[in-house]
Amino acid sequence: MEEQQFQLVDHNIDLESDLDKILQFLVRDEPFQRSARLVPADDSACNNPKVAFEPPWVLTYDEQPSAFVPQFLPSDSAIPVSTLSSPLLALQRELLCPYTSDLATSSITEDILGHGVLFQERNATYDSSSSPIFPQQLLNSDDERQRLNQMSGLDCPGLLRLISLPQYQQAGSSPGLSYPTPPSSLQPSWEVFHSFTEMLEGGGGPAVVTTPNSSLSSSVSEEAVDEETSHPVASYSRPDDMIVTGSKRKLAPELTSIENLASMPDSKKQNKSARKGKKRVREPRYAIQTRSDKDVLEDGYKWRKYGQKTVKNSPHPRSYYRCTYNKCSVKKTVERSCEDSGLVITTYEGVHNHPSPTAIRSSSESLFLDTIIPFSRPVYSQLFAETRRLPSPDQRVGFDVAMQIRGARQLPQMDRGLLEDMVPSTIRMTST
DNA sequence: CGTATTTGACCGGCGC
DNA sequence: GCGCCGGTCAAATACG
Ligand SMILES: [Zn+2]
Repeated sequence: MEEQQFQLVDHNIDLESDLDKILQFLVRDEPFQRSARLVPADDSACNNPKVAFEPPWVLTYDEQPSAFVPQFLPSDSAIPVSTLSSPLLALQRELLCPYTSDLATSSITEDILGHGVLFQERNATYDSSSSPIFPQQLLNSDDERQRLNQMSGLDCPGLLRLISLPQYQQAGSSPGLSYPTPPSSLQPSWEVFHSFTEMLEGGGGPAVVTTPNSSLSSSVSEEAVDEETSHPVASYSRPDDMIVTGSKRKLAPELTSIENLASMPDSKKQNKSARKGKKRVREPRYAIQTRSDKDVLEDGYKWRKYGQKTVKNSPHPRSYYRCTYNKCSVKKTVERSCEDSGLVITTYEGVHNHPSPTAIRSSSESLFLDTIIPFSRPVYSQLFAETRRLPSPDQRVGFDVAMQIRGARQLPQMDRGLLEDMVPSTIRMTST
C-alpha cells in the first residue's frame, strides 16, 4: 500500500511494466471479485491493447444485456457520460485528485475515457440510488443513443436504455419516464469542492449531496436494480482505508457545499449523524446482473442467508445474504428480474475486509462474455508515474497531457507471451 | 448434534 | 401518529 497515489503526470513511463498495476487498479477494491487482463488486439481494426474484465459490467440494451464498455475512443467523438460504476469512478478519482478545476477535470477525463467523459456528478447524491449510468447527451436524443451504440462497437441491436435507479422504480407504471437532468459538466456551481478528493472524502454517503433541484436525492435505500436497464449500478465512496493523497481531513459538514445549503434548511437532526453508532450507515452498493439459471452466482465469497422478502412488484423474492467471514459486514441481495426471469440481479454493499476465501476461477466460470475495452492511447500509463504536480489546473492540462502522450511511445501491439506475464497478479493472489 | 435456512415478528425511516 | 416498506432478527426447522 505504499503507493496509493496514482496521479496524472506529464511524463512518460513504461506502460508495459506498469500494465499489471493498471489492471489491478481497475478492479481493485471492488466488492465483487473481478479480474482484468490484457488481451491481444484483435486485428486491423486497431492494434491497441484491450482489457477484458470479468465479469464485466453490464448495461442492458433494449434487446439484450451487453457488456458495459467504457471505451477509449478519440476524444472528438466523446460523449459525456456520467457513471458511478466503481472501476471507472475509482479511476477517475485518482486521476482527478490533483486537480481542482472543472476544466481540467473535463478535459482529462474526456481524453481518457473515450466514449465519454466520465465525471462525477457533484450535485447528485453519491450513492447507488442516484445513478448508475446515464450518458448525458443521450437523455433526449435517440440519435445520440444510436450513435453511442455504434461507437461502442458492440454488436448489439437495440438502443441503449439508460435510466436512473430512482426512476426505474416507477418505470413500470410510467411509460414516458423522464430522466433526471444531470448537472452539466460545465456548470459552475461545482466550485464548492476544492478538489475531487475533497468531494469524495466529504461524502461517501448520501450525505454528500443532493441536488437542490434535481430529483435524484434520497432514495438511498432503493436500488431497485432493475430489470433490464441499468447495470452496473454503482457508486463508490471509498471508506478510508485507502485515503487518497494526504489530506484526509473531513469536511466540516456545513462547509460541504451548496447542496447542503439547499438541504440545510431543515437538516438538523438527521444530518447530524455521528450518533452513537446507532446510525446504520449505508455503504455504497452496486449491482450486477447476469443472465443465468442459477440464482446465486459464485463470486468467491461465502455467504449466509439471513432473510428473504417478497419484492414489491415482482413475483420473485429477494434474498439477503451476509458475508460469513468474521467481522466482515458485506452484504448482498439476490433477486430475479420481475419481467425477465432470466436475469439475476445481485447487489453488493460494502467492501470485504479480507481476501476472497475461495479463489474464483475466472476463466472457466465466466458468467459473461469477455468485455473488451480498447485503449485508444496509453494514457493510463500516466497514472502510475510518480507524483508530480501539474501546471495549473486551468490550463487544459488534459489536453496537453494527451498530446504529449500521443507523441510518446505508441503503444505497441502486445504479444502473447508478454501478456501472459502481465496477467493481473490479483488473480494469482486469490487463486492459490 | 452443529450448522445453514426458513420465515414471521420486529424495527427504523419516510410519506401522508 | 400511522402504516407501508425495505431490511434484519432469531426461533423454529431442515440438513446431513
Ligand atoms: Zn467478506
